[in-house]
Amino acid sequence: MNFPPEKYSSESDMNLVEQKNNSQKRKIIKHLFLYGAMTNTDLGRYVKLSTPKIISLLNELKNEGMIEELGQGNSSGGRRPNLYGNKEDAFYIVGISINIYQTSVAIFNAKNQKITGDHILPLTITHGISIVDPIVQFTENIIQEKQIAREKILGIGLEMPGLVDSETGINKTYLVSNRPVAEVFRKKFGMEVLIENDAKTRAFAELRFGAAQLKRNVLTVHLDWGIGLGIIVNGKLYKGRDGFAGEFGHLPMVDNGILCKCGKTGCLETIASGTAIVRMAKEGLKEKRSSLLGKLVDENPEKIDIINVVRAANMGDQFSISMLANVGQWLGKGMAYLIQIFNPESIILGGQISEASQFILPPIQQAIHIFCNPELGNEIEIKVSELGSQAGIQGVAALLLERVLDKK
Amino acid sequence: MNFPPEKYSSESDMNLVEQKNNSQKRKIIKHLFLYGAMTNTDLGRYVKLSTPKIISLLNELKNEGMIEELGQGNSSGGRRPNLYGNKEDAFYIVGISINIYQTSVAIFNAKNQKITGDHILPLTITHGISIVDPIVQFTENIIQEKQIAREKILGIGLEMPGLVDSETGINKTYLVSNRPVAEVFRKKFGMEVLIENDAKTRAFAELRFGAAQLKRNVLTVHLDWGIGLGIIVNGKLYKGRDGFAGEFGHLPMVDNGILCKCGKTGCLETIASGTAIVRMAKEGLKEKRSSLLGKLVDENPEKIDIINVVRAANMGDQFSISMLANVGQWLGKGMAYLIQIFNPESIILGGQISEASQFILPPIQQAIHIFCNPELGNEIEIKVSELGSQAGIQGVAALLLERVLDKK
DNA sequence: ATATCTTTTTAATTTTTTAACAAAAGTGTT
DNA sequence: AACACTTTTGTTAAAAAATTAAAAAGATAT
Repeated sequence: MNFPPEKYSSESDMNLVEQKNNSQKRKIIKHLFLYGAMTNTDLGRYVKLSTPKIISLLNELKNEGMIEELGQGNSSGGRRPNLYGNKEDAFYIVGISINIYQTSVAIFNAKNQKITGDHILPLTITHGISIVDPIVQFTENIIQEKQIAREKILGIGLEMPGLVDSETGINKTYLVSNRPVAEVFRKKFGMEVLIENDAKTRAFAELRFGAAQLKRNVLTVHLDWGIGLGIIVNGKLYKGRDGFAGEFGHLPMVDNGILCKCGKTGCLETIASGTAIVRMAKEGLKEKRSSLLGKLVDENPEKIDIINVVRAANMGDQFSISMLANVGQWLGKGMAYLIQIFNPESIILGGQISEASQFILPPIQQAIHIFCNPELGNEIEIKVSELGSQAGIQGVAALLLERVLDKK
Repeated sequence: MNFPPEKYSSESDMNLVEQKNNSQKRKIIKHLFLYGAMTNTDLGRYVKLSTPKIISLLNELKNEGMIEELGQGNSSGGRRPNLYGNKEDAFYIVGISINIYQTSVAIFNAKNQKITGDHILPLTITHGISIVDPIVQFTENIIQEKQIAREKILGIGLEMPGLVDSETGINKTYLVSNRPVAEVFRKKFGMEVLIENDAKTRAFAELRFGAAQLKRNVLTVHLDWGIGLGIIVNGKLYKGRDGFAGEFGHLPMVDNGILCKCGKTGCLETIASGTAIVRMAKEGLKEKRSSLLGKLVDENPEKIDIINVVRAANMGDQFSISMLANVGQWLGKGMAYLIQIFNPESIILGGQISEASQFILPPIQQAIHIFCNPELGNEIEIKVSELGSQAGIQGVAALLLERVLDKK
């Protein structure tokens, strides 16, 4: 049990110096996790300490089995520096992604390498708190299979849709019960559990590993069944008072619009989300407005999902393309709001729909030009995410790491 | 010239210890400026140093003439602590507020006390760069009158409306010239000049001296001729990539709406700002829809301004009250957008129109209930600013102080 | 092979903290 | 009201820690 998270956790009976040392060690481990092997000098730039001090910390960490020397780096004409990196088995993090219709689990080692294959459990989130036990069982099996010592697991990061307050561990939308869902998981797993909203974990993944890496003010829009907004301001993930910031999909966009699942009418989500596309596609199919899309789903409207529409569009289906263009226009108008409010460096578009970026980006750009002040709208960079479907799970794992390691 | 800003400025030929010392001294001065007299222990909590070290820094600052002992504070049963505070004449900051129709100047001492009366110069900002010389002259006269040594002036903070980039010192909307307007002022004054957008300086004033003091996520809405939004996230003022964040007044709210001065149509500002109120009031006056408002302006529509309308409303004028209610509804819808995006702790309403808060707050609340997710909208606190008209000038002065003192 | 450039190591110096003690002021008991 | 007790602050000296500076070691270029 005398493992880093415990050992380096802030204890009140520590003196100032010990606290500082441990905080610096945690910083080093975090840095090596996120950015890989580094030299003493690189780390010095980051933790602002003199060479002798860093070397002494690195030696302590080496003796504790946390890090190892990894040969020598390059020099531009001088002695070659030693490289230090986390030891693969120094610790592990478990990432769990609960989506509407399935749950994925992955385990990462101390080098931020995913050491598991694809583990997917089909489960419907609307079934509520009853899906907790299967998820725990599924995860425990993977941990056992990989023969990872429990005390080497830093904790479990869990991303899910809905109004998630990571401080209290409550999800107000899904998996609602009389106790905070994070606590339910914590009890069952017997270890640290962090829950976070999926749009935010993906934004965090972009910030640490993706297109937002060197930027300070970036928005990420995740398009799947709903519309998720991730906000990065001043180089940090923004969550708001309760963690509910980013309810972009429920901005009222249309007067007397369609009823949204949130109870209001005319939300952006009713006209520019995966749900909206499927609704429009079903209507179109009934009216026989597309033969290609119909074929893809065997003429069964219930089989329509975002991927079918994206595929049909990519195959040249006019009806699907026009639906995507329509979604793009509305989304672009919404983005114009965001750009004027945030003046971000870029907006990163993610989710299944982004595979149709050729159809959706032009109308977005057009709407931005129409609705945005040119000083703000002309310079904005709209990109498609390069992180794959694992972004969320990677993000929530990193988020957990930072939460554990940033304590105090 | 060996005055604090110079003396404590980060010089590359300083060693680490000296740099750290100076940075800590700057922190102390900043803290004493913002929060007044403090004890050694209070400061220790803030700069995280041991008592002997802080005492030694305080003694150095005392010898340098920056701070002084101010007798003793209270104790809950023990030796009474020494109080330390900035010396009034340690340094001065000049604050200038350029509004649409007038410019105000004030000087603050090192205790953040305003040492000048009300100095107001009627000047129209749309006259462009030609107003710079009169402003400089006006300010220099006040400095001379107060007999303040130039080298004791930390710098000049300048707030103004428009798209202001405080990094480059450029205002894209007003006072446009071939050189950054901040540089023009800097040259003429021969000292540090910071320019910032007025909505942001007011938000900063709320953060440091007003209702946002102990909060982390707050929005401020300033209502005068336009609508200004100030954004405080994670306890910091947010500015966006170019400093243009917060263009709330130009969100497109109405399809086929009135032409806005920004070139687009249907902006929030066309229906919910001082400009909009005056336009509506003029139309109403022509149609003889209000006798009270007419009397207040001697039946001359050109004399209508926000204050007249607010006064008429407070005197019971139905027409003025209904205009304010209308503005409140639109503003409330706009705020619903902001609340869903930011999930803030509170929204602080400022500007002349807030004197009519009894007429404008209820429709705002109503609109929030209609357009906002109840989880976000029900708990939001909408307050009227308690800082007076000097908030902006105080804010920009504090902003300049922090910019100078936070360097490195 | 020599000069140059970098990183690492070592030792000396400086800085900061810890901890013990002294001083000052309030609290409570007799 | 005098006295001891407690609490908090301030001072000092010893101990610990971190930095600086100098030297050594390792690598590259001329």
